[in-house]
Amino acid sequence: MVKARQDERLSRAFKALSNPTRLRIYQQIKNKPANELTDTGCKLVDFINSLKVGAPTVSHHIKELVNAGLIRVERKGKFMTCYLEEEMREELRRFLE
Amino acid sequence: MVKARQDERLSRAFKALSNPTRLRIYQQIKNKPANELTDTGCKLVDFINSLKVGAPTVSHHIKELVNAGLIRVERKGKFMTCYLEEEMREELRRFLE
DNA sequence: CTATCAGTTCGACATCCATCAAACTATTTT
DNA sequence: AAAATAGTTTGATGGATGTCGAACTGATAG
Repeated sequence: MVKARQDERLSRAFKALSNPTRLRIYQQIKNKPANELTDTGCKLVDFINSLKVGAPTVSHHIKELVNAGLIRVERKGKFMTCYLEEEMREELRRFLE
Repeated sequence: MVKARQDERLSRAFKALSNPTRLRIYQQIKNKPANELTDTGCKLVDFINSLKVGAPTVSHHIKELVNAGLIRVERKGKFMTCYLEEEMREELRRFLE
């Protein structure tokens, strides 16, 4: 059954967004996309410095968002940079239609 | 801060959708809206009979969906009938844009 | 090469969550 | 009124989750 697998994917994505801290992280990545030239964008270290939780917790949350297929992370020189997975965002949007 | 309260609302809604059984329930309510005339629509008893979890669990899940602002429930004669809260659906959809 | 900075892994702990059985309430049918 | 149906409440239990401190790895800067 294909439907069940999609439900599985969707509920895992929703679960990832169900934690306030993770929702914040996702929101920031969505609103401030990484840009190679201007060196703006979401670096993991910024989350560690701005959020009220420690580095291990941020690391854990980021992994959850990645596992849920909501974001992807790449090393850019010294820093880990976060990118939005547009496909999953689309899938969630479609579900709410 | 108004933003924080919206985050709160959003993450609670996402949490409600993070459980596969609850996602199923929400999905069915969304796809088969209640219709007074034809007596179709989502009755709570149908969930109890079709899902693989017991009545107390269904009752609990329905309450979670209501508390999250995703659906509303009304007694229609013998049965409890579930209705989608369109505003919340819109709010979630907007978040994903 | 050593110290520092960015990030991860591990182990522990407290809290939350999904589920059930049992007992209950409320409505409807007979 | 008694029996049946629809649904809720309560209490218990096993498992998942969020957070931390400590120790670790890997890259960069001095």
